[in-house]
Amino acid sequence: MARRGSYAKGVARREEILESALDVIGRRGYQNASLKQIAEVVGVTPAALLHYFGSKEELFTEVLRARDERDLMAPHPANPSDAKAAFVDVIRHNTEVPGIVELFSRLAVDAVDPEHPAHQYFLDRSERLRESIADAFDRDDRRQGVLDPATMARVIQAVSDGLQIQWMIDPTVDMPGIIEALMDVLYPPKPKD
Amino acid sequence: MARRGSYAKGVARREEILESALDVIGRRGYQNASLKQIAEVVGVTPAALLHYFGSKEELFTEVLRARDERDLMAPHPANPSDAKAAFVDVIRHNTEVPGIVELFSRLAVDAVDPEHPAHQYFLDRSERLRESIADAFDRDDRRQGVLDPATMARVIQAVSDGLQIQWMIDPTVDMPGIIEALMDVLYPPKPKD
DNA sequence: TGCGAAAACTATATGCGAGTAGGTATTGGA
DNA sequence: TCCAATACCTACTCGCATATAGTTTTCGCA
Repeated sequence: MARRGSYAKGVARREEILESALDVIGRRGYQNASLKQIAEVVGVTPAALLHYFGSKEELFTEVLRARDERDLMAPHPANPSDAKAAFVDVIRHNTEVPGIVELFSRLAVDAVDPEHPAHQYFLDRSERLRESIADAFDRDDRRQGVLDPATMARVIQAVSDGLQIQWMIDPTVDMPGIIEALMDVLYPPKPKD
Repeated sequence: MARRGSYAKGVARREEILESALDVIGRRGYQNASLKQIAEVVGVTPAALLHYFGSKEELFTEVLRARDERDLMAPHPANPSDAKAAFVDVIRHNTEVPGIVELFSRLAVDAVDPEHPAHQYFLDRSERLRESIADAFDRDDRRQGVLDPATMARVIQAVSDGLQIQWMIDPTVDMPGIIEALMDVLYPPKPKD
């Protein structure tokens, strides 16, 4: 019963592992990101990683989760009509962190298995994201979108995920440009009232 | 120089392997679809699979390729304005073959690595598909879409891929419905001339 | 018709991967 | 200062893809 928390060293190490994992994925690709590779960068044995995270899958899930939490701190789209621009900016930002994009896409398909530790994570995150999209575009007092908010959110989310895969295979794909073009159609700029 | 082709038994076996591979993925999931599992279904050793296909990755790439070829035989969208309905039908059909959808998505992210045997396959297939989409909607004499054909094709392709992932994680997602709604916006029905 | 080379395999081995079990060393609250 | 929990490491296991070296089967051709 005498449960004690992590020691100072432990929380630091844990953080270090999360960073190194992302780092290794970024430079060697997900395929080559074995526990051994990551452990080497950190300077420990693979067993150490398993000590903090129960499995490789859980480790990677945590990497994504940690990223999400940091992004939540980021400046939120205060003004409603900036939602479009803000979203395009997120996509543009993803362009600069291929490691996370690869991890995200990879884990998303792995998480198809309901037993996968990231399964619930993706369900939750997906719902939150869509709510947030729907809200942002709904709240705008000016004009309604062409689709109902729920469908709109689904489409935007799907096209984002899909474009990321396209882009990883062919980096010349202009993610932000396409997203912006689509949004301009689905949610036309303010009418010249 | 005395190059001889495959024997009759060989081509049959090859076909059998392709089918069994898809079958195993369908019932056990991609993760558990090891060479051993597939080989057992076929009634041979894993080495036999490697004899026909150089590697596991190539085998799965061939499964997809074989599927594509069969689909090419399918009734082509003769009338141009039926393109929309035809495409929605394809999506609806995918709903009934989760194995292929999973294989496709999984391989797509693996193929991010330029060394992956499916890398070129996805580049080519993607281009062909987009050309075909752009063509179909361009050829229609009636009305133009709201986006230029190239962007339009990208969006449709991306939303299809993205929706498949969403759907695999959460099977309640209505793929055909969303695709149709989006298409109605991007490419409105004929004007009432 | 039957020879022989190529195809179609099997048996076996290698090496790498995640994960387990059980230990030892270190930390830090009472 | 003590000592239990934490933070590891070593030494495994087991399944995987794949390489190698055979052995058996097929079938074009003389």
